[in-house]
Amino acid sequence: MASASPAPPRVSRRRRAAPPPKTRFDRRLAKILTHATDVFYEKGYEGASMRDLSRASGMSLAGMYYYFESKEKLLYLIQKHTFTTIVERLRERLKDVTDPEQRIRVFILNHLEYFLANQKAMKVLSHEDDVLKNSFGTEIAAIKREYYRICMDLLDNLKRAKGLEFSSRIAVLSLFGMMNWIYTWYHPRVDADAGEMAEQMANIFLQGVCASGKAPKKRSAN
Amino acid sequence: MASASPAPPRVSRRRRAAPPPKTRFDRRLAKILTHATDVFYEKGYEGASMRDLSRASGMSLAGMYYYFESKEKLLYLIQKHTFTTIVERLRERLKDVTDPEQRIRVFILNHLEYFLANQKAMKVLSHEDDVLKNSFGTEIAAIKREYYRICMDLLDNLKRAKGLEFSSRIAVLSLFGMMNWIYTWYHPRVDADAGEMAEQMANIFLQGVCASGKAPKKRSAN
DNA sequence: ATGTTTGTCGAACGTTCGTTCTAATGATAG
DNA sequence: CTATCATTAGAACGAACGTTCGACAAACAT
Repeated sequence: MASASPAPPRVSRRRRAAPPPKTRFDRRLAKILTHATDVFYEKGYEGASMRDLSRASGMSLAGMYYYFESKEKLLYLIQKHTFTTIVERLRERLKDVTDPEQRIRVFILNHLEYFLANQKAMKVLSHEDDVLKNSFGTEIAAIKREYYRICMDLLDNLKRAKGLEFSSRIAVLSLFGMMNWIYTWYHPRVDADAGEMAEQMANIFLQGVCASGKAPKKRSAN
Repeated sequence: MASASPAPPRVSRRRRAAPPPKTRFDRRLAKILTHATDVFYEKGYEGASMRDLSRASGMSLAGMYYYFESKEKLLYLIQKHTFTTIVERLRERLKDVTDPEQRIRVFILNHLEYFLANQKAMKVLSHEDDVLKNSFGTEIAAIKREYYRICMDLLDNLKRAKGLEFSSRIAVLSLFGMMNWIYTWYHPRVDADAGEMAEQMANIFLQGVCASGKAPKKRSAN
């Protein structure tokens, strides 16, 4: 039974502001997170031992616990940082675009660019989706829901603009499937870069939903 | 270094024919496989202990080893049976259909029907994709490649029939992504049944690839 | 110098892991 | 009734697990 709050007098993190102030502590922690991501990527969360992780960081097993309090928290930090970053960048990019179709293309491009540039972290985020429980799990789930919501709104805008009608839920989740499945097959030597990949997937998806959901005229299934 | 063949004098399986002859041994093993699938589904392969698995089967820990020689073999048996069955059923269904587009629809329907009817087994197959090593791993990988090949051929036929041009690799893997991602979000209470799901995904995918890959000549399709 | 904080480590904690040994059951056949 | 063999379980194996402890060096302020 791990206690949630009663007795953590050991570690004193002197910085808790939102923007990371680049202290020595933070820099070292970031290094550990990077190396841990590599190990989780290759062996999975359950399959990776704390000894594996410490070896990858060039630090002693006990030394790791100065930077975080449990293996679970380590996974949480990786997932939170990865997910937060991709949402941030998306918001930034969406500012410049107003056309509904283009906004979806921006969404796909942003997702795939980040996915392929940070393939290991994104696999850890996608593959170890439901291992975090309690507060850690709910926090990651909240970011996920937010990200999902953004995509859903983008798609609803397209539907309104073009007068289409189809299930947004299935469309969005199909799109996520297309994009996230990439971690199981993408090889940089064989496959095109993120830009081209995004265009091809966007073409399939956009033409797909546009053609399959013609609303007011004619009698077609929906 | 697990020995592949030298010294297994302990277990004597008196039946080794391809069609399962329903001996008591086979029936009991099948039960164990079913229960093990449930546990793997919920805790993952690494996260599930042999003690969890034995508890789920209502059998003692040691008793399990009478039916299979290792935890790895257990996962192998589950994956092999699941994958073999879905390929079998697909081959059966494809016999009746000749139209290239309809054949792809059959592929999607078969995949989703089996996926949703055997959601747990299919998650274990999809999620624990790269945990099996050595001969077990290569054998499962071979079935996977065969399945992939079938879909690829189906798509190439469509391309030839309709004079389309696009990357079959990306299209096929996008389709697999769409379909396999289902295990992360599908809820029978909320979402439609396999038939409707297959139709919607097939619409998106087929309209997508048909519209996005217009051949050298022609301007106005449909 | 001195004392405090910050960072690191070897060694060990108790627990659980996958697997095996051994012996005892239950059933079946001579 | 007894010999045989499939089937089960109790107890234990050594190894690995996540985590903690106490000691100890740098780093830094006073």
